[in-house]
Amino acid sequence: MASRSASSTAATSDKVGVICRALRRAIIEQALEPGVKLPEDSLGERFGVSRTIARHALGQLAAEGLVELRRNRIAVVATPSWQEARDAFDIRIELERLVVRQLAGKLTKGQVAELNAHVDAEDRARDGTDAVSIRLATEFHILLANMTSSPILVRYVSEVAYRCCLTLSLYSRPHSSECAINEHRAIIAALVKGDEAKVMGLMHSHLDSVANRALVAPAPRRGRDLLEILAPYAEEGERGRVVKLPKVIRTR
Amino acid sequence: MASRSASSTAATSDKVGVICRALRRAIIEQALEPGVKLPEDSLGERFGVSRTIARHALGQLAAEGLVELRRNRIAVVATPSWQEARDAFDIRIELERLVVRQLAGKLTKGQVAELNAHVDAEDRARDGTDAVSIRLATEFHILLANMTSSPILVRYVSEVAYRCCLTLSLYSRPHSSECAINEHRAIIAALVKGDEAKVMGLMHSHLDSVANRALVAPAPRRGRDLLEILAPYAEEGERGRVVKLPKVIRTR
DNA sequence: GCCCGCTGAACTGCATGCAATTGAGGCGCT
DNA sequence: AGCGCCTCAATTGCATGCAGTTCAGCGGGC
Repeated sequence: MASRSASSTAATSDKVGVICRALRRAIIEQALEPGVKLPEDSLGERFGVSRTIARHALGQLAAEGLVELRRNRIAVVATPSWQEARDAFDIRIELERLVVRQLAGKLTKGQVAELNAHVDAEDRARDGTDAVSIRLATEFHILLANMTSSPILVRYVSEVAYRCCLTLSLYSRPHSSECAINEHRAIIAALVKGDEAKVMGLMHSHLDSVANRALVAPAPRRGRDLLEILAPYAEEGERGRVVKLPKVIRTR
Repeated sequence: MASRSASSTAATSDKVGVICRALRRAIIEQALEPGVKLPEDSLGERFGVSRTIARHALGQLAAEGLVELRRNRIAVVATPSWQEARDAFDIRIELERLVVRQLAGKLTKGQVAELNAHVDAEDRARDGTDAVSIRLATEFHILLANMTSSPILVRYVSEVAYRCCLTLSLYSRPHSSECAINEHRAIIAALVKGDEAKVMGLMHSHLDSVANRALVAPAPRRGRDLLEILAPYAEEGERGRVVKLPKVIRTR
């Protein structure tokens, strides 16, 4: 797999990265729900690349825990167990405490503005779908991690945050994540003030309450058509020839 | 990349996993030093597989941060910067505190025996090469992580520990890691006693001192022949046909 | 003698082809 | 009708081939 530079799947114009990002986003927005099948050729066709590339992308996502790969079987969107979800949140708490510890009192004006703008966007998205709210909330944390400019930390926080996000789509009841916005604002304020202990505590309880609100009970899911689902995710750089979508495959 | 089940590169008999494990071990034992080139075909030939598979393995290792992949360029063993090394240790400290917190007072007799046996092995390896000592020390921490039976935690701890290990080969002076053995024993003792706070503190200072002992100054490295270096790492399951080693390629 | 541009071998990026595996539907048996 | 076997289409595992990129080494100009 391949060809994303060391840290996250970043370098534009490598096709593996494009597919990874598209699928990642589709997964965390719950367009692709846990258990949905991801056949290599359908993916390849959808993105206008060969199976080889689709395969690389799936491998990458499997390494991140978003996709499950079993030998000789069709890849599926991962279905983390309740325990794994809990573990992921525990790890996330520690990592994000590290993030805010490094950031406390060190944010530039521009960074603060960026964070505020993001939270404003979260606010505006309240009217929209649940999935978008969840994605934005997750991205707030990733934005924060990015400001540490520690590539390793960024990668781990992103990964575990995406995993948690996936989890939410499995176990949380609808509309349970809205109140988090105020907590985000409080974290920004504490970061600006520079009180390390305070902000670490805030982050800890924020994530803890998200986890507790979320991890309640599983719910069954309906199947949908893969190619159709992916439609809004295929652009990303406008590679022009995102080809036909030929046969329609009922997945799952 | 592919075909290792969700967590670490595990399932035996998938060729990608075999290569990953071999390279990982070669890297952390410093047989493959940072900067050494890893051409896909040489790897493939060495392990008796096609470039495709070698490529998958490299991708996997790149995702773990052990290998650097630049588009259209030969992959090389990663050369983490001093700052990245420091970051990796910071993350590692938090993660391993989580490990011992979960483990304190919960180890079975069998697990304690296993840990003691491992430390004994570390002791015996004192006479051997530096590289083996470092590998064993790293594996102690991974062994510990495994006992949490949290796949996610295991994966992250392993990854970051390997990274730190790689770092040591770049920045540490020789024979700086020996005294860690006693600290390992102390950690086991505290885990058995079940004092969470104590063992978290021990682990913290242990890793902190390893980091501080280690991160001193870079040193230049000599080049060696890739195929020759890999010889001792090629077995792993005895796939019989690990083929010829035809042309000899000076790497680096 | 030194620097720069050129050329070809080495290598990667990607697609495709073939063999092996899987599992879903159909058929017969009870 | 219900149950199990068998067959075949769908799909993965892997190797190989071709095109494009990189780089090392060489030759010419200054």
